[in-house]
Amino acid sequence: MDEQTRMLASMGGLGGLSQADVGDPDSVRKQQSLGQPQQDIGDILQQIMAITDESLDEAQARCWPEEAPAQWTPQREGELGGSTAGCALPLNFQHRKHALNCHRMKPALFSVLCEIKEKTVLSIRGVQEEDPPDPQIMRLDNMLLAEGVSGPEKGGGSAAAAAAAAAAGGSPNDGSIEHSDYRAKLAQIRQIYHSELEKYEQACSEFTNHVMNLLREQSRTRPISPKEIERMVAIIHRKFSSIQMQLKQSTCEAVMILRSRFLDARRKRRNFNKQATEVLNEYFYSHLSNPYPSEEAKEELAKKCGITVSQVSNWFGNKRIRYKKNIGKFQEEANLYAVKTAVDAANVSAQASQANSPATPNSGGYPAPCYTPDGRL
DNA sequence: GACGATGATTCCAT
DNA sequence: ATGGAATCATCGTC
Repeated sequence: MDEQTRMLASMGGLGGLSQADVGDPDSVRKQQSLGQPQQDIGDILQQIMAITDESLDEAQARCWPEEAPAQWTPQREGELGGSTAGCALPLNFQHRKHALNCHRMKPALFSVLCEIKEKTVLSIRGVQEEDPPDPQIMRLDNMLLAEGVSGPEKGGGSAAAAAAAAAAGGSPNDGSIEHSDYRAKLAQIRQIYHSELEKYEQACSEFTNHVMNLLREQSRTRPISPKEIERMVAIIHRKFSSIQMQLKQSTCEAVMILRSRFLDARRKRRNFNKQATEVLNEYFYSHLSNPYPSEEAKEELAKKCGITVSQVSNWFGNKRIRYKKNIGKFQEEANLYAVKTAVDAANVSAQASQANSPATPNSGGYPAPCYTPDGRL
């Protein structure tokens, strides 16, 4: 066994190769038994040495003298992935490369080199491969999910939902923020977040594909194992996920700002319209003996006034306390509504008797006033 | 801008 | 959970 063969054997030993790992050892035996000179191995090693003297970068620099390898476009992929026949590589280089590629020993040698490389790389940086999910990114994800920015759209999250919220007039007492503006702004943030995320994902997959193609192409001329490609892809994904985290972070900040703005603005109010106030006052003064509307009555009043049940409760709470505090001040108002209710009742009664109907004066939903001008019932 | 009116919120008692 | 009372914050009018 000559020195080069021993070298090969020792490389196999170094890499801990099994026969299967080397590819097709039978073919090696066959070559030797067929009288192929062992010089073959010597030749191929010499060629490898020669070709590695000339770095790939140099070769590529000659291939694309104007462009840095980092500059890439999806269109470029075809060129990179395809044949390099168009490149003006020196004839000598191309010839040697071709000879190497076609050599019967190439697959076996590449396996050996890949194996060695794999072991070396793994021993250097194979430890922190499987990193656990980042707790910060999980926190951001949870928050975005809770706010309805990521995940399934809440209640349509659309203009329709915003309109519905606006129609309901909001219900600040139930703890949720049902403000149409808030909904609209949140939907806007949601839309921006998703479009940016989509862009990142697209760019990530394009870049990953490009790098994979590049590595596959390069694996013809230098030992690159599939594992190495996987590792590279993982690195790219890590880089992109850090960009994603920035996006998530800024989205969270935007939601926080929006929330605080609307929570501060919760106290902002509009006076109820005249018609709503009239309806509420009518009920109040006609039920002065017991101005505590039932849940059903509150719902009906809310519907009539175009406000929420909570607002009806607030209104009655305020009215009761203010009326009690200063009955004298509300005297005039009370009289006004007593007369108004009496007139309404009379009208209803007249209409009912005209129609020969058994309807009572209370058929409008509210009883006749039981208030007397001296403020007593 | 002052001021009263008014809707909303908070705290407490029941 | 509901209502009373105090208070806050804004609106509307002058």
